[in-house]
Amino acid sequence: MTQDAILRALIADNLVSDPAGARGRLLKEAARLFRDKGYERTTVRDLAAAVGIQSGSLFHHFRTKEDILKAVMVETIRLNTALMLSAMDAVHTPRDKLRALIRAELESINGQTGEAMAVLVFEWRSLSEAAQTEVLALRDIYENLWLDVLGAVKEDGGLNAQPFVVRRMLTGALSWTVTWYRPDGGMSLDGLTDQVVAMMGLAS
Amino acid sequence: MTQDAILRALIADNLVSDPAGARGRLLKEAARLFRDKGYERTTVRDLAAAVGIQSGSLFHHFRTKEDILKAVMVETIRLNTALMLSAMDAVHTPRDKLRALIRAELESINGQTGEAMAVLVFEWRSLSEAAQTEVLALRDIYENLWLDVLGAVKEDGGLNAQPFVVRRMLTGALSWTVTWYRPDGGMSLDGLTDQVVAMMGLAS
DNA sequence: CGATACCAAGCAAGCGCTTGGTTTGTAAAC
DNA sequence: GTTTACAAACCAAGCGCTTGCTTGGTATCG
Repeated sequence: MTQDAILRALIADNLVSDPAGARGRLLKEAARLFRDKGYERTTVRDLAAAVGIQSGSLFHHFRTKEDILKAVMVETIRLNTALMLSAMDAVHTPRDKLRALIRAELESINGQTGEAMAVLVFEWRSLSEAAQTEVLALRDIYENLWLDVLGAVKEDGGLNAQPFVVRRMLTGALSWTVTWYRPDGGMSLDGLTDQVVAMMGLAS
Repeated sequence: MTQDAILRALIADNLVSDPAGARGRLLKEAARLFRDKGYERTTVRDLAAAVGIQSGSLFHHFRTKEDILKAVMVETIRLNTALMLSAMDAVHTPRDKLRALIRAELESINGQTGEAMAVLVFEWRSLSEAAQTEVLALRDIYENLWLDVLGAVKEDGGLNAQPFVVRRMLTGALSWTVTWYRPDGGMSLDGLTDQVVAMMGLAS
C-alpha cells in the first residue's frame, strides 16, 4: 500500500479527518501554529483566523481548545502507526526492520506530519492528565513494535544495550532532529537514517 | 575542584546567583515551576507565592517575567559549562573524554540542575528571539567541546557517523532522559552512561 | 537618612468560551 | 420542480476572568 492509500483508508474509517474538509484543514493549521508558537501562546483567535472564520465558530467543531490539541495528537498517532506497520511488512530481517522503523519515524518527524509530531513531543504537558492517559494508550502498539524489533536485533548480536533504554534514547534523538534537520539541506532522509545506523555501530 | 567549589567560584564572580539569597531561591523555584507546568502556564503569582512574596514584588528583582526565564537558562549554562570543563580535565583519552561528557550531561539533566536543564530544552521557544541569540552564544563553548572530542573519537576509529550529527542525536537522546529516567530507580547514573556508550558500540 | 525589599490595590489588555441569531446546503413533501 | 423543513456552519457581540505589570506607600536595616 502506498502512503496515500493508507491515509485514504483511515479517512474512510473515520479515524483521521480529511485534510480537504473543514475539520482536517483546521487540524493542519492548528498543528502548524502549535509547533511554531506553542499551544499556550496560540489563541483561539489565531486558530480561527488561520482557517478564515470567527473565533466563536471554532466551538461548533470542537468543544474546547484542548480538544483541538488532543485531536491533532490522536490523528497523528493513528496515521503514523499505520505507516509504520506498513513499512515493517516490506522487510524481513531484524536489522532491516530496525532501519525501517528509524527511517519511518524520521519521515514522520520531518515529512508531511512533522508539524503534528513536533506538537506531540513538545506540547505533551499542555494536555490534561485525563487526555494524556487516553493518548498514551494509543502509543502502546507503536512502542511495542519497537521493543520487539530491538529485542530481535539484540538476540542477533547487533546491540549491547537494553532495548527499552535504546528505544527511549532513539525517541529523544529522532524527535530532536525536528529542531535542526532540514530535508532540503545537504542530507537526504536516507542519509540521515544511515547516520543513525552508523552511530549505533550497525553499518549496513 | 569539587562541584561545590566550582559553584562557589561562580557565585563569587557573580556569574550565578547564590541559592541561599532571594534571587537564587526565586530562580530555583522558577525552574521547578517552569518545568512542571511550562513557562506560559506559570503565572507571576505562582512564582511569587513559591517564595512567599506578593506578585508585584517580583518586579523589584526582575524587569519582566521573561527575564526570569532567561536568567534560569543563562545561569544553568554557565554552571554546566564549568562543570563539564572540570570533568574533562580528569581524563585523557578521547573515549574517556566522551564518556566523561556523556556522564556530565546526564548529571546536569538528572541531578541538581535538572529542573533548569529541562526548562532549557522545553521552554526554548518561549524566549524572545533577541534573548535566544544571547543564550545561544553561551552554548558555543559547550558545543565545540563536544565536537572536538567526537572528532578525536572518530579519528580513533570508534565512530562511523559524522560528529556534528552524533552530537545532535546525543543532545536529543540525553535531554529526553528527563522524561523517563529516575535516579532513584533501578539504574544508577553510571549505569545509564554505560548504556549510552554500549548503544554506540563503544564498550569500555 | 537613604537605599533595599516588600505590600496592597488595581489597571488595561487579552484570554477561552457563550449567546442569540443568520446563512447555507440538502433532501423530503407536495 | 418548486416549496418547505431542518440541521449544520457560521457571524457579531461580548461576558467573566486571568494575565503581566504599575503605582504609591511602608517597613527594615546598615
